Amino acid sequence: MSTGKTILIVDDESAIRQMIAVALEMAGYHCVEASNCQSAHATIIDTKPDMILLDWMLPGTSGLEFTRRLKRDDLTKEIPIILLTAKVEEDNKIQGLDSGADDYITKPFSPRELVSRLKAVLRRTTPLGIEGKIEVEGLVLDPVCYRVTAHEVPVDIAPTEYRLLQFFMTHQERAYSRAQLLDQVWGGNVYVEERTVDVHIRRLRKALGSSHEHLIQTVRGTGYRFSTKKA
Amino acid sequence: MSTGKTILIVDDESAIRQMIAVALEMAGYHCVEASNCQSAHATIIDTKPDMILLDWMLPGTSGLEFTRRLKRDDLTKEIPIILLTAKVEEDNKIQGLDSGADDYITKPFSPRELVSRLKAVLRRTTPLGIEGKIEVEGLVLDPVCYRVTAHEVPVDIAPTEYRLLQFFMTHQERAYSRAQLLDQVWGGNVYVEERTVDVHIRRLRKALGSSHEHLIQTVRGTGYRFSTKKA
DNA sequence: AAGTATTGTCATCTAGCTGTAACAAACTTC
DNA sequence: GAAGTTTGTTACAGCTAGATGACAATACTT
Repeated sequence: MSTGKTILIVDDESAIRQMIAVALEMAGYHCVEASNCQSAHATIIDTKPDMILLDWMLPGTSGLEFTRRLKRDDLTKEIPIILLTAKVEEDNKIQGLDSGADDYITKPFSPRELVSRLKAVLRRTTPLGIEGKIEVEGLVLDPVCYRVTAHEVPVDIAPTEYRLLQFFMTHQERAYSRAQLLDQVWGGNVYVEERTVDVHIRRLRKALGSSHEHLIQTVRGTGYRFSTKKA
Repeated sequence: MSTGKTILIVDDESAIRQMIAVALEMAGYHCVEASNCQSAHATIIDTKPDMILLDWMLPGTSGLEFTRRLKRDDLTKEIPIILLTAKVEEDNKIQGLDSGADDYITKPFSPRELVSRLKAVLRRTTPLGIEGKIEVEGLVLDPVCYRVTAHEVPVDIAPTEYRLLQFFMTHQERAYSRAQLLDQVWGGNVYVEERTVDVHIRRLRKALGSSHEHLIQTVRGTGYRFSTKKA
């Protein structure tokens, strides 16, 4: 089984890293390791892990300090962090959560507990559909049941078109270039032709049908826009 | 007599756990025990108890803290919690209920009182399908006699498919990923291939037959959904 | 203890989604 | 209005995700 998620383990004792890595890999996670904050930071930039397990006591920069730094940087602030701490004092727990960590686990811990905590945090931080419904002129996008309806009638829509529409509906009245759409909807590091966007715009319009296709507007020389005002 | 309900007792004194367990088992409940929050959390993920009896004073994480954490996580927030506290101060009671606990009992308490409080909380908190029948388009799931009928005709269904259907019928109109279904239906810490979900979806659809299989919908790229609206 | 039902996994098959290219149409510019 | 851009539209080949059937291992019955 594979979850497709990458977990970064930061601990100076390689034995502990190993132990954790084995447990996580059994649960289907992919692991990368680092023994100090510098290499951890490099790894984070490189591999963009979905979660960081961070030892509280590290040589050099402390885990607390490192957490703060990660939560300050836009590029890394979204990555959930679980602190691993040997200390039991309340102070540390509170400090740890204050610094922006998403959870903490007190050593010693069992592999199963680690995995279940980790799952819980991932569930909390990577919700399937975050917000509630969005509605525009009878067109409803419901991220919770992952569905689009036009005047109550379900719209048959493919995943990419769904994501495109979701992006548009959450960013209305604003023109986006093809490159921007590719970044936002397809994700940064994929190489796709810019003209591919046109095709998906076409498919989206077709799916919306005559009742709503006017919402997807062409901005000549620039890109596309979602707008309720007529072009 | 058996109620089929599982109660988790969390207390660091094994004598108290025993005492409570005996009382509850006499009343037909099944008990599991834990002496600290870590093992409690693991047990919760594993066995999905119907109720948690939680000692306020625990070594390590406090009951208050633990309650908050459980109520923050989607997977566990539905489980009712009764706090057991030796303290009589109003402050704690209020804090305890604030944190999300459903009731509290002050030590010392009599077994009778415990059981009746517990029943009361269960009655309050389980109208969500666990008790009564659920009916959708002639498809009836009756949790009491553990049976599914389609237009009065009994449906031959295996345990896993039953649980899957029960989960779907109590969580309609919402898309779930395979991982979420595994967590919710199979229970945590069970290492099963995600594809296995597909197979059970298949079996469930087959069992429901052409009259109702349309209720189980595939959400491509995401997972599955139970919905009365047509795809 | 034999027989039956259930469950998880795998290999294979299928349907549907995606990206690209190629051409048509619309718009700009000179 | 002709040439040059930009966008719309369609077709299609490759690919991915889901469906399906078979099977071995396990759990349950009788």
